[in-house]
Amino acid sequence: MKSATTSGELRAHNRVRLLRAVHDCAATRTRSQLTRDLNLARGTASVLVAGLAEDRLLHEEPAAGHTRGRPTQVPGPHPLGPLALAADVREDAWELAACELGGRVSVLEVQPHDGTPEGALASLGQAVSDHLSRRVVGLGVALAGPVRHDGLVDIAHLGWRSVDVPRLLGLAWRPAGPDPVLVGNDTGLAALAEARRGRLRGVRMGLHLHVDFDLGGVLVVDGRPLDGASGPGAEFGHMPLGGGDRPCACGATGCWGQEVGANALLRHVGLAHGGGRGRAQAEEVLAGSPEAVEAGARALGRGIAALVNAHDPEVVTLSGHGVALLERAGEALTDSCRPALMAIRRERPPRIEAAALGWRAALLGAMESVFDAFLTPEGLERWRETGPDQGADTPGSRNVTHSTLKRKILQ
Amino acid sequence: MKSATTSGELRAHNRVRLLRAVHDCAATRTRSQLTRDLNLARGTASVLVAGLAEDRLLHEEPAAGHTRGRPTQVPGPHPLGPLALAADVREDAWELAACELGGRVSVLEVQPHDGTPEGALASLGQAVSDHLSRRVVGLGVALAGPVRHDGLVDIAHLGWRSVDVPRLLGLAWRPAGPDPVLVGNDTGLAALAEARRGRLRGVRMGLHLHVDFDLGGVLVVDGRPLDGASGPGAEFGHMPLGGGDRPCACGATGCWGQEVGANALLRHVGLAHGGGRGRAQAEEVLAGSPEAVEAGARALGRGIAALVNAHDPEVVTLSGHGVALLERAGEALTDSCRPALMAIRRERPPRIEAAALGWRAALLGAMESVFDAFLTPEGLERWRETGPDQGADTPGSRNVTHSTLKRKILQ
DNA sequence: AGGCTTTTGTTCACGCCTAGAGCATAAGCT
DNA sequence: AGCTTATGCTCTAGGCGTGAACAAAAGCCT
Repeated sequence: MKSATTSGELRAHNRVRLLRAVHDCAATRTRSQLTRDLNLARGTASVLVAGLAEDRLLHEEPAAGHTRGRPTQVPGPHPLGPLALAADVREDAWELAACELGGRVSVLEVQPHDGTPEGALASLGQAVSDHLSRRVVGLGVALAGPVRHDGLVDIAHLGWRSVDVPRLLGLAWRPAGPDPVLVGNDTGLAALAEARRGRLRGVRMGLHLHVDFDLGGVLVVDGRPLDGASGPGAEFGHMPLGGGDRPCACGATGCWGQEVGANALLRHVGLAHGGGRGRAQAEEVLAGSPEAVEAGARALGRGIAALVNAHDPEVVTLSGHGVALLERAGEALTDSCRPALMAIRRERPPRIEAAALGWRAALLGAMESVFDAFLTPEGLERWRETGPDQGADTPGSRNVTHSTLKRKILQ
Repeated sequence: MKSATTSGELRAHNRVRLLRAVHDCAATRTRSQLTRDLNLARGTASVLVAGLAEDRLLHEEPAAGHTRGRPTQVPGPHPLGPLALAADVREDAWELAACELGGRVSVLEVQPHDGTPEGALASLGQAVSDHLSRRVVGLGVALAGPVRHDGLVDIAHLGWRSVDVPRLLGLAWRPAGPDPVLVGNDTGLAALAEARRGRLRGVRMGLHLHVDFDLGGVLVVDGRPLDGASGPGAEFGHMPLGGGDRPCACGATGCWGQEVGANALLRHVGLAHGGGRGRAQAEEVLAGSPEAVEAGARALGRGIAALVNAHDPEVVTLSGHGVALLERAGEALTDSCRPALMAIRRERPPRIEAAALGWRAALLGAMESVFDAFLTPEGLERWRETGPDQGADTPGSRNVTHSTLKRKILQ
């Protein structure tokens, strides 16, 4: 979080803090609790809440079940407040949802697609257009592949090469400010959601592993998944930690993900694998082939040990098929993990747990990424300018900040 | 950096920003440049500098070589300003230095030791005591092993087990505030120094690898080496990335560091290794045995590829013997690195470079860690209280903040 | 039912902070 | 010597959070 240096930025900063607190607690805390949480004076909180309510960002409702004293209110999302659109594009279908401040999600549409970039993204783009309104402050898209900062995506096992996601979505949507379409890797976004509303909440250093066809993994540091230089990381699956030496579609050999995901399960029982097909069969293997499951769990454990040695996380969370591996072969997992740990890590090894949010995590993470961009002094300022009323859409008035406005008037 | 939320904290915050800027530029920038860098009004800068000068934190000297206009001054360390002590404890000797704001280092003492915790730390503690004064705001100690947050250190190959460094130093030094003795891993501290004054300056995601007897490695994110949950990380050397399967003193097997450091070089030519002995011989091997060097470089390259796949750093910096490996077998290094990269990483692979600060980096990092703790609102407030004058050492007056003082007066 | 207690919201005077304008200063340049 | 340029200093204006006093709205007690 960037910090204020002038008294003017102070106010903006505290507006963000308050809104962030409301969002992070899912609009469950009362105004007086928030005032204490943020170490504000009651008067300051009054002014802040009033201002945010006037800007259609917050709306207070009476709090239920108080015991004594003057009743307090619970600030929550404004009925005309900002909305984040979030999409999860999986190998065979996509899902689109709208989320308000506080994180309440309403699913808008779910549609299967043919696995091609055009097939998947054109229909999604259309659905997004249908739901655009002045209230929408951004779109977050979760994808099962590495995403570069410029929005280009590669999904090796689907044959996506340098796919320009924002372009293929074909949105004619140009609000003020930076690009409102945020594309992210599903594992990284799932980790973000876990960090905000799941098992990694409050964890300073965590490791999140998502097992699907492939294996994705990422460090979560201070509540944020670690990005690489050119884009979100989440590529632990492509380190040689599984003990194998198979060539991987990524171009390297011996990738950990080759030994752990659904593709590995299918391969282990001699079924066809790759290309994002076979989800149902993979689940049969999970349920019916203990050997394949154990092999996957052991490879998972070995790799976890290596990552724990290097990064010393407090918690390791598993999502996707990782949950099943942990439940059905947890002992094999820990048995292969332990001996590969450094002695000093063995004394207090990290907990290995199922993630809290399940398969919905990537979608929630996409939502969080939109609000992360919005809940900043700049984001709130844009919101203020964009819609003082329903119809004040004077072109050219958008990129004018309050201070420039004042300067103009004074001249 | 924590951010201000009240107008009072604003001033403290800006004092820190200004001091930090002076420190980070090594006291080379003029006041007017700093004013622009930090986006301050000239008047604000005036007040800040005057205040800091009065608190014996800054001292202005005329700037050399200006062209036109009123001459400006260069704020630098105050002659009676804070000092950071920094020590680098290596396998066979330690070095103690004093550093002023801006980073100027003067070496105070260098002494060989016998490699035992007591032998190394008692003599160092004595030397530190000899140089303590009211100006000293902290001691940073760099050590060649994993350090837990509680100060306990293990150095497997020297036989150090849960060594309580602060206790063995035996300092009777209790200034106000949190523990003034900061113990850190040498690789992590070297990475910190590179991030502040070396090749990792301004890099958002970097990877620093330090090759000594063992191999240490750590990610540098936004100018800070990544810590683990229980202490500084820097343990990439204990991931199974080198391709071997030897048992390691750490308790695991196949550790990367087994294939890369001085110990690996010695082993490769059939010499005794381990225990922190054989530095001279290792350098002979480096100079005279291209085969051993190439083997080390190849193992280094393989591991770098795995880490680049996972973390996508902008730069990889090498220090210690890593520099020699790069210079003498750079081709072997990159040849073994490239094929192990994911295809998408091959397009724009990170630069692999020698670190800028050489063997001095750990000591500089220890210094930076002390100033990181000092250059905070709390650190500066303590400094203000500790020495309004040379002799105002009233016991009990230490933990009284200005606001409590004021409150007391008003009652 | 009426008064008391408890907790919270509101208002306002106050102190602190930075911005910015105007003026003073100290050089280089013509 | 006078002009230009860049910087430092001083002072006023405006914004912000604090904290105390007061008002409000409930539950609790007699």
